[in-house]
Amino acid sequence: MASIEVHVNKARVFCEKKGARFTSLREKVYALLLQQEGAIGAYELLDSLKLSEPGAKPATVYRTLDFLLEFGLVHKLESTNAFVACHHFDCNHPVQFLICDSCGEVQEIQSEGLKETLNKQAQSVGFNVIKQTIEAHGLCISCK
Amino acid sequence: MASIEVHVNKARVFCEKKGARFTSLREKVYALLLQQEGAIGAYELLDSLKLSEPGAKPATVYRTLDFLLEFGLVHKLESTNAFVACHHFDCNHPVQFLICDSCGEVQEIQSEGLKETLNKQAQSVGFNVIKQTIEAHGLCISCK
DNA sequence: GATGTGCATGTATAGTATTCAGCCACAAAC
DNA sequence: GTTTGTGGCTGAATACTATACATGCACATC
Repeated sequence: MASIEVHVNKARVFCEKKGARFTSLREKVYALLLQQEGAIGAYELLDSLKLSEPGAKPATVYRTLDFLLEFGLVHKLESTNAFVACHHFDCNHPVQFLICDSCGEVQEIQSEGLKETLNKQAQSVGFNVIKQTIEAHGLCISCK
Repeated sequence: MASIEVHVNKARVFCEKKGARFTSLREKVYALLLQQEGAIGAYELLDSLKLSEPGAKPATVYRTLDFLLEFGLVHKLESTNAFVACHHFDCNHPVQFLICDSCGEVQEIQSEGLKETLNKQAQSVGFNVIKQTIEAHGLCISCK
């Protein structure tokens, strides 16, 4: 597994290529998320961030997360209100999550088939999909 | 479309068959959800409930919703933190939602195929799915 | 140097959800 | 017919999640 630094550098290049600034705050938050096993809530993230940024407030974290979400560097798990770093933001992939309710591990999968199936179902009733949320809860291979 | 009363009665019979009490509070909350176009947040629901139950508190609503969720009479939309009545709780169906970001309409679909596709994807990495959350945001047929 | 834009700060507040202690009604057990 | 257990309800407090809005700062451009 590649080190955190490698991903952070990749993210910086990615942002700069898009004309966005990968500020120190954004870098720190992204690095914290990469360090994390599984997903982490915004306020837990805030607590970690405060170690290096004592003045950080909820708005600080949410603004930073908004940026990271917009550029696909981070995903939000809607079913747990938690955030998880994305390791391959540069391929424009569909995203689905497998969330282990026992150990908290979050596995990201990219199934075009799943995306297509949902799109087709939606189209069959005239619905035009813009964004999908697909999350499965259950037990990962090491917990079951 | 069948009247609300019909659904409420069906729900009562369903609960009693399972040995659960369909109390007046539960009935009222379920009826309020049935009346609703689309989904509704817990606190908005609380405001409606207060018209007939002035003493209702957040805990009142959440306890009642927990009951309704457990018996499948109601679903929670994780991506909007809102709740929506289920009209066919007695068939043990998979559930997916199409949520119109323009008019707020929520359409429930039951695609075995979608469920199976996700299960297969999960199994291929050794993950055992217990509960799925599948929600699509976009534009419904009348809004696009 | 003036100005515009994007980023950050600070404070407050809104919105969502749970905890915990105690009360009441009903039914089964004695 | 009292006791006891269970499920449901109330009440108050609090925790957790997220946004709004006003202001300030830094840098690039003109």
